[in-house]
Parts: sequence; structure tokens; C-alpha cells
Amino acid sequence: MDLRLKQQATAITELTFDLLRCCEAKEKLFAKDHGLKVAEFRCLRIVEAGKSYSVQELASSMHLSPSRLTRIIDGLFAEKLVDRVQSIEDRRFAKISLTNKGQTLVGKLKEEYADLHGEMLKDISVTDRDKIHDGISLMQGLVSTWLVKNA
Amino acid sequence: MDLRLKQQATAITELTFDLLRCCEAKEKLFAKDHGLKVAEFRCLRIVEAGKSYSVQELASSMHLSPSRLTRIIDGLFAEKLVDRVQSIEDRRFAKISLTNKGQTLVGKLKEEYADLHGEMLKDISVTDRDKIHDGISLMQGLVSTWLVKNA
DNA sequence: ATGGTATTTTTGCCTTTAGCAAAGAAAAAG
DNA sequence: CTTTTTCTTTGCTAAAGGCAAAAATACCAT
Repeated sequence: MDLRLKQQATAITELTFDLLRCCEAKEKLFAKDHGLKVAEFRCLRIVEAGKSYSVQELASSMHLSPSRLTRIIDGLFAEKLVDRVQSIEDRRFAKISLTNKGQTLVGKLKEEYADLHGEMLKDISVTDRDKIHDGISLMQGLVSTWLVKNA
Repeated sequence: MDLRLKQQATAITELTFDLLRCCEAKEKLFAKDHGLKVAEFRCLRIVEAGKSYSVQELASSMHLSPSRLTRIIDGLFAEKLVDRVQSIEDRRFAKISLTNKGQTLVGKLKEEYADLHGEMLKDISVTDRDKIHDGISLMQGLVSTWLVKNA
């Protein structure tokens, strides 16, 4: 095995690990500040206004089990942030979508979460921001592909 | 607020979010394959052979509470992967260090976890690997700094 | 010395996160 | 019209994690 690859892999392993810990802490703080459980925030973050989703769709895009999603949706439903209706075409499917209240909240959430990142990024150069974007984008693609093959 | 910054922040927010989900799934798989709980793997991953750590040190570098660390260490201790002795200079402190068995395991763990990343990285160019390295390194620094100020 | 305060870790208790396996409900296949 | 498959939910359990109080020790005053 290529020595250079090994060195790079080791360094990236370490960095990714540290980044992960920090980002989890960041998410936890943000969710708490907005009165949400982390799982709820993560779920709301991926649903777009106007669209509707099956439990499965949400589960797989969050890398969680369907049963876990049922509970998360229970919570959001109880807070009237999402609607849950049976699909008419195939009544096995649930159609999960944002309520008006949910849409308002999600809009605010996305806005403020992006602002939080804007705050972190504001003192570095546009070039460095692009480096972050490109690096993370590449890595995300790799891990995502790896997961599909190995999970 | 700068429009360019806002766009970049939004994109990076999204990418980081996705990367986080994927990396968590990756860690979970890896830990499971090695018969470890995720928390145990995460803890072992940061202790170096020969060094000793207080509960606090481990807690803060893992962004967890000391009480949580006590439990994680309980588990590792039960499996004879770490030693836990009272510090002689200040007997309030615990000194956590790897046993021989622990050192062997951690060595293997680090090696294999780096190999896993090597596997992901092997088909892209050296330049792209450097981009990943630099991007994640920058981001890690930013989030880390942000956390210190805001937590 | 000794009583009070601060620090470090542990313990008890609770919440949150998560999955598995079985049950329910509906569609599709035979 | 039964059997099989698919999607979601429910019951149960485990893992992850924090808070507050307790326990043990160190550090200070006086």
C-alpha cells in the first residue's frame, strides 16, 4: 500500500473524528437553544416545505430505522409541527409533511443554523471558505459511497 | 451581511450536516464490527499508549460530562482494557491508562480505522486528498474555536 | 489543628436515542 | 380468496448521556 495514501488517510481519519465530535456538540447546543431534541432538529432539517415523505424515506436519509422515525415523528406530530396522513394511492404509506407551524419553524431553523455557520466563517477568506466547501463535499461523497457499499 | 458569505455558509451547513450523518453511521458500523460500543470506541480512539488521563481530561476532549465518562471507563475497565488508579500527588484524581491488552487493541483499532479511510481515499488523486485534508482541517478549527466561545 | 470551601470522581436517577422483533394493515401475487 | 410482500407502528430493551447529590480529598483561613 502506498505510503503517501497511508499518511493522508491517517491524518484525515483524525481530523474527521475531531470534526465529528465538535459538530455533534454544535448540533446539541443549537437544538437545545431552540427547544428541540437533537433527533427532532435533525429530522426537521431535512424536510422541505410543501413536500411529503414516507417514513422510510426519512429513515434512510437520516440513516435510522423506520421504527425510530415513527417515534421522532410522534414527537413532532404532538407539537403540531408535522402532519401525518395515510397515502390515498397506497394506504400502507404515511405521508409526512410540515404544518404551517412546522414550515415557519423550519424556515427559522435553517436560517439561524446557516447564520451560525456564517458567524464561524465570516473572518476567513472567500478562498478558504471554498476550500472548506470543496474538501467537505469530496469527503461527504466518499463516505456516502462507502456506506452504500458496506452497510 | 455579505451575500457571498451567506451562500457559502448555507452550502457548508448542508454539507457538514450530511457528512456528520454519514460519519456517525460509519463509526457505528466500525465499532460494531470490533465488538465495541460506539462510546467505547470513541474513548479508546483518543487515549495514547503510555499516557495517563484524568476523567475530566477525557470528558472534555470527548465533549461529554464527567459522569458519562465514569460509565464508559467502567465498561473498558471491566474488559481489562484500561487501568484506573488514584493519583498519588492528588488522590482526588483518577489516572486512566491503557493496559497491555488495551494498547494492543487500540493499535489495531487505529490501524484498521485508518485503513478504512484509506480504502475510501484510494481511488482519488493525491491533490483531492489534500483538498479534503485542508478543508476539514480548516472547518475543524473553526468549529472548535466557535465551541470554546459558545459552550 | 480544624472547620469551611473548592475540586474530582462516583452514584442514583432520569431522559434521549436507537434498534429488533412481532403485530397490524394494506397491497400484490398466486 | 388465500398467501406473500410491503410499510408502519408497538413493545421491549439497550446504549448514550446529563444533572444533582454524595464521597473523598485537597486547600485555606484562622
